[in-house]
Amino acid sequence: MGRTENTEKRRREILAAALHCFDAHGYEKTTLADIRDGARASIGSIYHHFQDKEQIFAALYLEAIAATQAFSLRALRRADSLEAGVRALVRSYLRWVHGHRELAGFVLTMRRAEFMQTADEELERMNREFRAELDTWLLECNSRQLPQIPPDLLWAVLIGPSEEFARRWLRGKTSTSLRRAADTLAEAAWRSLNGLRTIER
Amino acid sequence: MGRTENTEKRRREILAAALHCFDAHGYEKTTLADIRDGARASIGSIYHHFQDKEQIFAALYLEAIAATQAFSLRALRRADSLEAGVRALVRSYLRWVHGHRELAGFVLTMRRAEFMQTADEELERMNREFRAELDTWLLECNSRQLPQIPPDLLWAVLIGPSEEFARRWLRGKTSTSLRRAADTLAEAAWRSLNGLRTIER
DNA sequence: CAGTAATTAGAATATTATTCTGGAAGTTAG
DNA sequence: CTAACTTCCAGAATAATATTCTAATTACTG
Repeated sequence: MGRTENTEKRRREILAAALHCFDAHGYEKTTLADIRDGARASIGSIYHHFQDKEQIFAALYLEAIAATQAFSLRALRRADSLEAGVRALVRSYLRWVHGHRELAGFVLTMRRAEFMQTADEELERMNREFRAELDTWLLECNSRQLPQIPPDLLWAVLIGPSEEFARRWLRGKTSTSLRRAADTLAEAAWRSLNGLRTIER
Repeated sequence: MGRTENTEKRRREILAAALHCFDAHGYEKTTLADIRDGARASIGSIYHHFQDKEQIFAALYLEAIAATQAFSLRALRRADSLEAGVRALVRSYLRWVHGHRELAGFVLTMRRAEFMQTADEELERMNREFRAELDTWLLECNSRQLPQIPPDLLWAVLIGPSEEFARRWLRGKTSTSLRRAADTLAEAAWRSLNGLRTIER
């Protein structure tokens, strides 16, 4: 095994251990010793791969955001109408949450990345790009009625409820199953959009 | 001035200083020295009033949640129909965010309270109570068509988009003003609810 | 006023993140 | 193959910061 694969492997081990700890006890309460033990690494090794504890966090956070965005865009692109896209978006988001609980819980409860200079810039870039893609899709999807709504509001309306619900679901604090919730949330998302003022084209 | 007022005053000073620091730099980066300086207190004094740094956080968090919930319920009770209630809820939430940016930003970005045993129990109690009130209101409001939706989903659908938008707005990352957003968000909330299956009564 | 409990201050301690130093392991040039 | 070199790893030393402790001060109580 070459060096690059090995180093990447070690990096992943550290990230995985960190994610697990963060998810279980939160950022504050996980010590570097915890991460070291979880990854069977050493302090030196951790600091060789990451600048500091915060950078470990940032790496995970950005990775999680990238994953949801990629997932979302894929769902949209497969759809062939505005309505199908909206419904697919909500469903695929919830499916992602279901399949990646730790990462999802992590990104939903720990918004601290916003306080990190470096991560924030990268995050902003990713968001900008994502919103642009979202906009492009909207324009290209074969709907004659486009909702008259800026992208940031659009995103909030479409995904906000699912995020809020997922946050509670992940902590086992909901009575409704994710699957049943998906029906309602997809329907609600479509309705809320559908009701808004539109532009003919 | 009696002792009780004084002690309460000092407690508030510490909380205010902590809130300010947390909001500006996040929980991690604010040191107790920062809080001490901001509150013109001493370490000893802080530890006399609060068990530890986390309890300061918890106190603020619970306070913020209580405030939004009280605010929301007041808005609902003033309304005389389902539609009016839903719209008032969204608007009053955004008004609260507008008027209490630090507290709102704090509670929206720092969900770490979920990792704190003590706060979590209290939080759960508050949420349960709040959802019950929400349910009561729904039943009592003079609408013949009740949406068929469990309370946790209902809440997510109604307020999720506003929270998501507010998070970005508070960081100055939105192009839309809060005021204009309120129109759209209120409309969207109502539409999404309105579209769902209902129960006659 | 004497006595008591609450409050404050800041030094001492403990915990944990980060840095540093030395060496092992892999890589490349000759 | 080996010397020079670079990356990677380990754990001790250090630094930053939360927490505890001790003593002093302040407000109340009888």
